[in-house]
Amino acid sequence: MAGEVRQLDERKLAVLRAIVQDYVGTEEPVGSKALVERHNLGVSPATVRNDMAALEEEGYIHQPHTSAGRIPTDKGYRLFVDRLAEVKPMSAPERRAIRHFLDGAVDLDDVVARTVRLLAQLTRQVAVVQYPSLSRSTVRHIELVALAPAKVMLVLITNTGRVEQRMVDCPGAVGETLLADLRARINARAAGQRLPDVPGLLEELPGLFEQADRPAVSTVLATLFEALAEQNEERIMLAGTANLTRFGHDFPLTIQPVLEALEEQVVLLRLLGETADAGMTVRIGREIAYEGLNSTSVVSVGYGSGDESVAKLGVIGPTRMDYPGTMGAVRAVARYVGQILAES
Amino acid sequence: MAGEVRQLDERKLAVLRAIVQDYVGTEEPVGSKALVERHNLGVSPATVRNDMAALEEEGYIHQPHTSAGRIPTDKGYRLFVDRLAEVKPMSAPERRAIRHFLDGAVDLDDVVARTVRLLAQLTRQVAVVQYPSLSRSTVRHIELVALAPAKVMLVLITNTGRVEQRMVDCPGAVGETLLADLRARINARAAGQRLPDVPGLLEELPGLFEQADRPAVSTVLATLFEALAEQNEERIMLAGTANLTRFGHDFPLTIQPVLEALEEQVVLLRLLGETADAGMTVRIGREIAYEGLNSTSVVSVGYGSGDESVAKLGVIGPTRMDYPGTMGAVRAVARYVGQILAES
DNA sequence: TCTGGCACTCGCGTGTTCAGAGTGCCAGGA
DNA sequence: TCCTGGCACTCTGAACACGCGAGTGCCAGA
Repeated sequence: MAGEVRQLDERKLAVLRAIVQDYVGTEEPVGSKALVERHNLGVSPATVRNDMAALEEEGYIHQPHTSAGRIPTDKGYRLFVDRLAEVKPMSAPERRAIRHFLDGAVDLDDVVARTVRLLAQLTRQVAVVQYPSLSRSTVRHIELVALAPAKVMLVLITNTGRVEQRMVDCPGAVGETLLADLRARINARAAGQRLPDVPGLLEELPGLFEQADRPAVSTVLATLFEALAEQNEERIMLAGTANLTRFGHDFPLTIQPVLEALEEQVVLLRLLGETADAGMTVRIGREIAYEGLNSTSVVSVGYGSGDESVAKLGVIGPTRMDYPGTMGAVRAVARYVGQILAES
Repeated sequence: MAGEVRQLDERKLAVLRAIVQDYVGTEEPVGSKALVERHNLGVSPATVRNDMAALEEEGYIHQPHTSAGRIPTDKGYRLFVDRLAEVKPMSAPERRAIRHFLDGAVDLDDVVARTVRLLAQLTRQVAVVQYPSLSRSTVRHIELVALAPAKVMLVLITNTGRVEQRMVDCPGAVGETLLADLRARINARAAGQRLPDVPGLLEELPGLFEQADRPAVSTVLATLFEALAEQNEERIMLAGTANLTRFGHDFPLTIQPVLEALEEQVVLLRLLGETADAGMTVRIGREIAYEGLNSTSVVSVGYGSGDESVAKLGVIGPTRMDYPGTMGAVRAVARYVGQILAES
């Protein structure tokens, strides 16, 4: 890879950068003449043409038809993102607006809802936010409520503010004192622990109860473990689908598979799941495993309350997107959501 | 209105019905010749042409340009829905499939999620389902959990399976016994009652506690009332936006305002809110108050566990939709969701 | 009141032309 | 060795003309 890049001198890279910038702005293939006019490259169109030919040779750009301008390829965008672009930081007023908008949230649902709308609005693209995942959070409290003699409701509250509830049908009636005892013992052991660790800590619990109560205790615990383990319950929230209409001119063809992908929570979860744990991840065009999104790019990043990321968020847009700006918005929003979560 | 209709004899109505049916099928303006070929109207094209001229005069159909076929107007669809079409019942296998698909749901979220996807798939349009509203439900149980000395979590469980939780910051510490007492008293009065009635029933409660405890009790109750009253918290779920791509050929223009409308929960809630309490509601084109949806039709109906409707669901599609089929699907799904909710 | 016939209109698809943008290549100059 | 201006070539897209076919409205006759 270094070898390939070495073949491109500074000016060729500048030309590529200029092509990406112009194309992102105009949505039209960019020619050599227009390039030297808009950017002061200090050379003539003919020279630029030679550079373009080299860039095309290497697969960084390509022309739709002979005698049309050039368009960056996925590989070209990749080089641009990796070596030619810098994340564009948000301006102070923008940061203030983000902060202010997110501060108004009243609960976790609201935080996520506001975040996703904000991100969609800032980037003018489709935004995706994953709810803080259960597996990374810790138990704040576990509550048991008797709804009927043999029916117990289990409520699991995490440090991220997430609440899960489950109905438990017990084999036989469960007394109020037993329930209180069980509740106390569970919380004593589980509170503050990470969710995946909890089952291990509660293993010996049934043995501490009287023989007659053990089936009920086991049933409750089984349901709790199920709730703890349920990775599938991962939820995400979407916003900005209307921005898809700005995608391109060849409409239905491009937009339909994208809309379909967006409806598949599984696809989106996997997409976000592939985000690197640290730092921002940018996937471009065919780098994305899911076929329906092959003409899009995804910018995603983890966010969390504190150091550790508990979930991911990101933006989906056309490969021809403003990468520096989008990355700046994604990073800023992720940071502020993290702060909000840490505070609450 | 009866006067207008009287001017149209049986055959003209049959022609209108045929036009609607053909246009819905082909998406192309339908001419007199094609009409007599596909439907055995028993008359010649020339006669049909005269009828069409009359129908156009009355505003039920219209031609995009001279020498093109006719297209139904909103008024034409209205007449079709009101007097010419019958709800097409689902077939037995379809009903079985609906039943089976919905039966797999594990909690309320899942019921709603499955319902909305099912509806989108059946109608191949955009489906909207409102969560069972708080205002029509009754209290199943109210739970209070001490998370910290002065921090209480309030959990409200309704008969529709919906769970709302709120954090309460009390002025001063709240003892476990006080909490248990309060919990018992609240539930004794509120359980089984309709949500809007609950505040009235709990009004005198603070007076029953000792002077020192009253601030805490009042704070908890205030939060509870807030949760009960929170109509804004009405949630809805969407599916099938990808089906919008089948809307028409004049793409971005049509689809963008619709996508925008679909992102506005407020708009959708108002849309569903306007559904009549009993029976199905069909709104066509410009009959819809919201401008962005003026080129769509909405078929909606209430559903509920038992006799009373607790929420609404519906389908949004092009005015050129298969009304009988859509209405059949909407009705069937609403019925089965109601059954599922009643069972759980 | 319905029908067949006829002249008319108009949109759409096809074919052609033309201008403009952009390229590749080459020879000359720093 | 690298850059530059010039030139011939290619190709797209817009504009225009044209003919076909679908569909209409109207009228006279059954």
